[in-house]
Amino acid sequence: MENDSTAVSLKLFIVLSRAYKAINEHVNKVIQANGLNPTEFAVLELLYHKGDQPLQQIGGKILLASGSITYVVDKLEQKRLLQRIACPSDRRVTYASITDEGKALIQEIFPEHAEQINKLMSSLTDSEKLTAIDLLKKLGIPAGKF
Amino acid sequence: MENDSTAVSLKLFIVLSRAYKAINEHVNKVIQANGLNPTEFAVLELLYHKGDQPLQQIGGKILLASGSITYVVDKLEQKRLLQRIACPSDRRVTYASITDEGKALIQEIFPEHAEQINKLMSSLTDSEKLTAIDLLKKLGIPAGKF
DNA sequence: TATAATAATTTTGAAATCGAGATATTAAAT
DNA sequence: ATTTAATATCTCGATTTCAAAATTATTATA
Repeated sequence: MENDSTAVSLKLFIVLSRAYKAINEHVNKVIQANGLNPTEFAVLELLYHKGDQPLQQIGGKILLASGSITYVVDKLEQKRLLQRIACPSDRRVTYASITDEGKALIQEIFPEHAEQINKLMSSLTDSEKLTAIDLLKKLGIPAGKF
Repeated sequence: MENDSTAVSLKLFIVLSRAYKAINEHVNKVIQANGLNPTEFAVLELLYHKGDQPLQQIGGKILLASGSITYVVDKLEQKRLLQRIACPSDRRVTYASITDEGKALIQEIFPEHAEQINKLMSSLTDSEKLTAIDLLKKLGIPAGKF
C-alpha cells in the first residue's frame, strides 16, 4: 500500500539520514584530529558526563555489541584514558571509570566539539532548532515495537 | 564560549543521532532479513531508482570510500544483482548496472521497507513530518564549509 | 546443597570500512 | 608531442565492528 503518508515518511527518512550523515562527517573529523575515533569519544564522553558505567550499560547507551565494548575499552585503557574497576558487590560486573587524563582530554575536546556542532547548525534559528528537537524526540521513541 | 545557542544545538545533535539510530536499527533488520547488508541495499536501491552509475558517483552519493565501493560492487556482482559495464567513451570509468535479478529483489524488498519506515514514523502526523522535512533539509546543507 | 537458568564479560573468526598507494587513462600545459 | 596534472578504479594492510561461542559469576529452583 504505497499511500501518501508512506511517501512522506520515506522522504523524511531520507532527509533525516542525510542530515545526520552530513553533520556527523564533520564532527568525526574534529574527534579524529584529537586522536580518538568516534566510538572512543562516545564512551569517554558518556563516562565524563554520566559517571562510571558497567560495561554492559555502555553497550546499551551507545548501541554497540558486547564484543566491541571489550575492544574499545581495551584501547582506552591502553591509552590510560579510563580504568576498569571490579564491582565489589557483583563479581560478574566491571565498571569503566574515566581517569584524570581522560577528563583532561574531554575538557579539551568538548568545547571545540560543541562549537563546531553549533556552527554546522547555524542554518537554523534557535526557535527552529527547538521545533526540530520536539519532533525528533517523538521520532526517536517509535510508537510501538516492531 | 558555551552560550545558549550552543546548548540548543548540542541537544538537537543528540536527538538527531538518537532518532536516526533508532529508526535505522529497525530498518536494517528488514534489509538483513532479505540477505543484504545496509550498504548493499543502498547501492542497489540507488541503481534501481536512479539508473546506471559510475562507481565513483556511488561513493559520493552514499558516502563510501573508493576501496569500499570496489568491495561492495564485487559482492553484488558475485550475487548477480548488478553488472559492471565499461564506459565506451572513457576507459577509466566503469558503470554499475542493476540486473533483472537485482530489480526483482528491490521490487520485493522495497514496499516492505517503505511500509516499515512509515510504521516507525507513525508517532508524527503528516503535517509534523512535513515540518521536520523542511527543517532537516536546511540542516543537511550546512551553512558554510568547515 | 546441587543443579539449572540467567547474566556479564571476553574470546574468536569473519565481514565491512578506511586510507594510502598503484595502475591506467584522460586532460591540460608548455 | 611530451610532460605534467587530474581522474577513476583497484589493491593492500590495518582498524573496527559484529555474531556466536566460551568463560566466569550469580541467582533461582528442586
